[in-house]
Amino acid sequence: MFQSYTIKDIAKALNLSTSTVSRALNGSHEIGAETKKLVLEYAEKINYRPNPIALSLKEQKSHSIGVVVCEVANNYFSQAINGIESIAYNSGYHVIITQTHESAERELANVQHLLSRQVDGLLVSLSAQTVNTSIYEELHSKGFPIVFFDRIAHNIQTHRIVLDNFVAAFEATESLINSGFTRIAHLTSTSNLLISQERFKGFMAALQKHGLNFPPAYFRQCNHGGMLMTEVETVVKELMELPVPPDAILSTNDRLTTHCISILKGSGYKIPEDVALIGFTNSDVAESFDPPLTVVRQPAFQMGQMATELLIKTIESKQRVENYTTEVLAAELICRESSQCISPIN
Amino acid sequence: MFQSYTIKDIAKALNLSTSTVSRALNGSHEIGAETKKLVLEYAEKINYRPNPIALSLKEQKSHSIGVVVCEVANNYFSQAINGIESIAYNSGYHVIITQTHESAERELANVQHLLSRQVDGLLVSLSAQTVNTSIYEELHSKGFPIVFFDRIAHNIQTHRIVLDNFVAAFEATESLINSGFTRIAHLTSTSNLLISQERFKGFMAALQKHGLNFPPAYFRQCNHGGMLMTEVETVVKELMELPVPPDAILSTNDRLTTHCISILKGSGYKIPEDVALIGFTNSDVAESFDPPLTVVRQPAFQMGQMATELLIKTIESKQRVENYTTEVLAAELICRESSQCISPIN
DNA sequence: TTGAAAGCGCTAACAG
DNA sequence: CTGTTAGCGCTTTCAA
Repeated sequence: MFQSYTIKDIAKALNLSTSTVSRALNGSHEIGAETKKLVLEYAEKINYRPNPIALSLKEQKSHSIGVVVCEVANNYFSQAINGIESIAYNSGYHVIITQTHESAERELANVQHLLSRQVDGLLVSLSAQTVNTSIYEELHSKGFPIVFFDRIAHNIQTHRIVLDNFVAAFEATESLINSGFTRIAHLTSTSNLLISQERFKGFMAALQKHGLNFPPAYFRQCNHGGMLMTEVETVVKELMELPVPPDAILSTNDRLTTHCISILKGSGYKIPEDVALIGFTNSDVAESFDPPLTVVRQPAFQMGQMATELLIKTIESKQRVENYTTEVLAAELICRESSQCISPIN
Repeated sequence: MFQSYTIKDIAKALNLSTSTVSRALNGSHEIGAETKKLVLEYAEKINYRPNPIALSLKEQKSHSIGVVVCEVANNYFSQAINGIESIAYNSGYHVIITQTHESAERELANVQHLLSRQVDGLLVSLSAQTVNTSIYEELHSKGFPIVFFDRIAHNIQTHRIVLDNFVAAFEATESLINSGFTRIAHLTSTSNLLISQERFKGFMAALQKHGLNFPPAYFRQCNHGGMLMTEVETVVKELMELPVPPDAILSTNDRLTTHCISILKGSGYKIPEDVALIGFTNSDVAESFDPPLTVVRQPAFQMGQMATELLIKTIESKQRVENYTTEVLAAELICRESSQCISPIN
């Protein structure tokens, strides 16, 4: 089925040995200029393409990298994948994407699948339900290249690309405070995720700086990271039906944010009059929302690119990489009406 | 790096030949029950996994399928990819995704890349700029498995999964007409795409049925399929500055739709008072838009699944497939305020 | 029922 | 500078 030429075909046609052809093709120096030219021209003529599978078998590497994310259909991740691919393809790697759907179980299955596919490295963003990261620890300790991005494992010392979650949440919260909101609720995913913890810390720091009170009831988690609409609905409604409901909400992930606005409106709350909203999301259409949504936007594309660059560098480094970097990127706070921003950046 | 066991290890440990082990593992009949059990148990114990690369080399197939779409960060495609993966993984294939960014050139490069990666088949949705489909013709004529979905090549007889674009556009248009709109503009991508042509036909049929006039100036194309915000902006503004501007717009793809609403609002037009809008889009948040957007939504996930099922069936069929099917799926019209729907389905 | 050996496409050590 | 050969992990004749 759709056969292509092999090195053997060239050898036969040119009356050479396969090794000579191989050398010519690989620009070896121990080869006659004549022969080399001959081979190269012929290869060009028949449009020879080396068989990557044979190469993989030989080199013991697949030239592919595995990606573990919760969902492709998530603005942040689809943009990140865009960045991942842009680098990977230029470096001759291909990308195998797997989705956890926020399940730890599926995450493990995906990693195992990717390993059995002999990926040369892993780009991972943990699922919201993942608590046990021993598979990564084990792999990492064996020297297998892994780069975490966004949702990193705090206990594994490898390359990481993260948002400055603390500052992002701090600034978003402070912007709410500056707009006059004082009863700010915090809507988040599971606290398994380090990003959730950091965002919460940044949030609290802003409240503290401004001497604001934070009733425990204003802290609400969705264990499915927003994948379950009903879960978000319960949480948001309970929040708004509190004796003293919040006058603003900071929502810390994509799904949560989009569900939150839809639920609030569906329940008849006016935004920002009844309750203001700032959300972490990479949606391209937040501007078209009713009201236009103030968002914390991550440099997803760039994060994907950086993660991939680091991963490929690790894969290709001859000696084992020992000094790992943690790149911290800044989020962008885009002020719009949903939070009555004082000084609209955008 | 991260070595796993091979058949040879098992053979050595059990004092058997590799071929015996191979047979045991593959449940061959020409093998002693004792030996078989021994091998199986040992393989289980050491958690043996066959090397898929070696298998690929042997079988001359990679167990991977190539996907060609314009963008991952597009609601329709990210949902379709979701469907693709769900089937592919269950069938032991992995998925390599490539993006054309609506460029014919990149599309060709991607296809070639995928072929050099020895994918066993291709799942493709043409780029908006693709006119020359000879690469697919050639592959198809050689018996290489290809399934088109959504944006199909009209001249290539293979499996296809498409929306009933005519009916979808017809119904959307008729819904506008029923709401009292009479000057309806048609905003579309390049006419290279068959889906664009079909959608336009459906649109025209509805106008005709109701005896409405269609001035040529109401037909506007964006050659970059909505990838260029500026292009959409020019087009939309020109449309609205016509001596007799349209009172409604039907937008026929995802990007176009989301840009359109943002541009209209940015230019101060009220929707639907100044101009109504119905758009093809698979956005999950159309409901949260201002105003809530009436959309034509495609069964993206399902289309991805069906396409993948057909592709895998084609790949695995012993004899060459000759009778190709074209599956036609219905879109869902979700009525909301942007078009003042008479009978809201949703 | 089992083993030996060839071969998938390619590279690389070793000879010459 | 070029050819021979072995080997990557696995399947599959062919012999035994």
